[in-house]
Amino acid sequence: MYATSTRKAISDLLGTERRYLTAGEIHRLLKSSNPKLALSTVYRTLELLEELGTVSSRSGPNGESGYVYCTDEHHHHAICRSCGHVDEVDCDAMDRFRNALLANQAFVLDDHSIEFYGLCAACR
Amino acid sequence: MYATSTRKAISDLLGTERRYLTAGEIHRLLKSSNPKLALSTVYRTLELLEELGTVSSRSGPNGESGYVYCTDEHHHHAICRSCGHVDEVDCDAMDRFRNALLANQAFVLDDHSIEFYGLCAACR
DNA sequence: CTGTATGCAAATCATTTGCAGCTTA
DNA sequence: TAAGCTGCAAATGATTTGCATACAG
Repeated sequence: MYATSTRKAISDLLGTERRYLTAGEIHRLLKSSNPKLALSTVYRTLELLEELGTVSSRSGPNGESGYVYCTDEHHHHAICRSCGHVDEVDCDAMDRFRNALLANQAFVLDDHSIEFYGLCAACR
Repeated sequence: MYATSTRKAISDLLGTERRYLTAGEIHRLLKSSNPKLALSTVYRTLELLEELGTVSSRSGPNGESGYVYCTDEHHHHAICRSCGHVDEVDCDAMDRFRNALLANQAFVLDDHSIEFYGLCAACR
């Protein structure tokens, strides 16, 4: 695994932006500094970063996937509707929810994924 | 808007299955009874049902979208990891969660989407 | 009849892959 | 140098669209 300048650039961009970017957006944003950058390299790098646990992805409604910088631990994302900023949210509150769900409808909860939409502190 | 037999068949299938199906799966499942059914018709019908509020969709990790029968009200889905059965879950517990989130990190929550993975009563 | 829905085939669009040349350690 | 990247171009696979025909009301 080589720490090439291309990989650094993609990794740095995601670390700075902290919001969901598509492969195409990343490609566009980096083209000025690296005109030869291939879209396929962006995809391959994103796949790698996801395996390394520094990026998580979600597939959007328009058929495009979004990629965001994140930690490797289990957490949820709180996404600002205005600027797209992604906060990580821990899941202390889920235990109570899990118990209620089991009591109410006998559904054993062993995993969950959540996305919140709203306004972050900066955009309020 | 015509209530054609094709539309009834797709609608009935989703109402019976109550789990996420892809357009391709629906097409395959209905081909025996309607050999001429076109995949494009399945897509067009799913789009229509989604507008009518009787179907909701989510885009999966493999680039395929899944479609499931559901009500028009705001709710969450609890998906059985074993059989794929989709239960609807109300969101009473979200208010507490919303307040905790605001207190902890000044994030104003005004929408959310959740998916739970686990085992439903039948599969336990 | 008249407007709508459907099948078929071709077009799109995101993502993936093969391969030869280039780069990193 | 040797293994691992990258760019380029072509392949893939899901979804969409144009259009002529078939069907519902």
